[in-house]
Amino acid sequence: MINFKEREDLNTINHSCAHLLAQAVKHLYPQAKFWVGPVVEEGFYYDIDLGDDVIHELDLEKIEKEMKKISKDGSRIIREEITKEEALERFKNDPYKLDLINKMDDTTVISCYTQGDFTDLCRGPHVESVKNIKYFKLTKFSGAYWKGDKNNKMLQRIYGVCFNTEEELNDYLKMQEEAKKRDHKKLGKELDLFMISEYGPGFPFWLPKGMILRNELENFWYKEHAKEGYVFVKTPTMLNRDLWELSGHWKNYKDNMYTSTIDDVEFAIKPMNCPGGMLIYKNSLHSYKDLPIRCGELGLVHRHEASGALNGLFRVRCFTQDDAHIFMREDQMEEEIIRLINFIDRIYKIFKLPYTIELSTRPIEKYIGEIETWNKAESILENACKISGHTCKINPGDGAFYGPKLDFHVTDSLGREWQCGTIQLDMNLPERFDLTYIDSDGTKKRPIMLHRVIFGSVERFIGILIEHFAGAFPLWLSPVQVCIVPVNNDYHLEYANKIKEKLTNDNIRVELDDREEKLGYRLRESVMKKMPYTLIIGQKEVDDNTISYRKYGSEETITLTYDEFLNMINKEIENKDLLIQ
RNA sequence: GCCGAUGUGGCGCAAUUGGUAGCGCAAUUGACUUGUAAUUAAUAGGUUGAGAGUUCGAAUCUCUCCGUCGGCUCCA
Repeated sequence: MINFKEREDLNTINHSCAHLLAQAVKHLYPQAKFWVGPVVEEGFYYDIDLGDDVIHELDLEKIEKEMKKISKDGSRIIREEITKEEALERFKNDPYKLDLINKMDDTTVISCYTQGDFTDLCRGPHVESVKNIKYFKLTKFSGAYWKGDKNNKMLQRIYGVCFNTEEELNDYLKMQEEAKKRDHKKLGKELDLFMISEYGPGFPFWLPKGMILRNELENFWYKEHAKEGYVFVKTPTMLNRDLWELSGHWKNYKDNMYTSTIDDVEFAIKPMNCPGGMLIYKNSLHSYKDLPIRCGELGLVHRHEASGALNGLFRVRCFTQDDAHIFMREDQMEEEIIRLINFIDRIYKIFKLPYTIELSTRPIEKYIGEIETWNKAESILENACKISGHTCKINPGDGAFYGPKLDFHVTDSLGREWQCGTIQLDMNLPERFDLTYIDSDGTKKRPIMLHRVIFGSVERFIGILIEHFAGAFPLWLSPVQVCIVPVNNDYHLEYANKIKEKLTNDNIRVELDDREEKLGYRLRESVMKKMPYTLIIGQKEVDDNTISYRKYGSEETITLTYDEFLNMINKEIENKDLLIQ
């Protein structure tokens, strides 16, 4: 996916397109007042106050038409620089622009851009003329709170994209189509992976096929973590309110927690695994020699998310974090974080998911701990990135109140970015829970603790994988690995059954399609269900004691002996070879 | 939670200005016995998300609630 913010040429033209949008809206809705119209990662938007009017779907077409008309008329875009005083005078009837102007300091030179009958306060730069803005599309619209605050008035936000060439616009639109085809909600239904019932909004059900995929993914997770020296635990789903008071969740996170009363005592369902993890650490004494302790948990958490935020597997109310808490001595920190980054790198590579890392640093106001500790922690995180060969983008002030973090953004096969992994340093919980270890000099010390996930949420990660692979999973993950289609049930079913039995005994997930349908029909069905391998068993195979297969995505039929075929697919499973469509 | 859209048999869709629900796939039963992307016939299946209202008459109009989708906010 094209990042409009990072491409200067697109950045400018999209910004200009936002102005063009505003001008068109002003023509059609003279009462319109404008807030801001920035370029975002995917195009641009403009937030508009239409008074009592709201935008509807058909309005977008109308606005687009007006934009095209203005563009054709082709007026120049003229920059003008004025003082704050002049700006205040010029925009005196526009409360939104006044709000912006008042925030600027008195000496700033304020620039305005005028195109035809429309002037907007703007830093620029812009393209020379509205004539240059030709290849654009308004994509979506919605309400958006003024300044993002739900206590403020809701403005109308219109989104769009703009390109320099028709090809780029068409490519973009094609990509959108492709994304629609890969929608995990659609594929999840077609491939019988999961469902969501109206009786449990945001609480997904896993169907037998989806469960296989999920189990494979989780087994893989356990195996890889064991190799990295992790131990595994499971903490309870429901715990006493006192614990959540101690962890601080009752105070800060109660609105998102499901609670219940048992025998007159309040309990809460865990929205995070950490407090339970803390209790496990405290369950025994720890020597400095035991550290680092890497304690993993595939923990099912529940969070009461806003109803409007739910979205398939991407945003749910219960999900499994592939969590782990690492407790270590200060001198182990850098090595441990480098090790972790390399580990995450190895995992993402297996899924062919390239990624970028971002470092979020100390918030300006709300934070705990010493600035010195923060600075040190931040530099260790940044350094660890460098040493492991990555550059990291820095998001100043974006860290949690309890510590800085590294976020991992993976890029899927359509170029879309997803935040999955995160490494968070926690300076809060070890204090609150009074975690200690006995150091070499016999004194109690406070361990350094970090939380980390790689998938983020198993549910969401599967959603991403479904779209990444367009439902055609790599063999090791595929719910069904081989589909057997006998040519004629009367003559070839026995042999087909024998092959099925052999494959099953060799731990291959196999299905036999013995329905009384034409070969072509069943073959088509097998392709529609994205079966990695389809075996065609007819007289030739029975006579020669062979199998013939077609691989998903290929139209070639290849004949092998059973052992050759088994060897081949076992190798593919072992290597986790990926075929990305 | 807020703004907008939307909700029709398992799935995908259709029903001119309100006139009393159709189609394809799937399912079931039968015929066909098939070598590389849909053989064929018949049958069954819905009171149109839920509730209320307007009307002689509501899938269609109004209201309330619920779900879903696109955003806002938030975040894994």
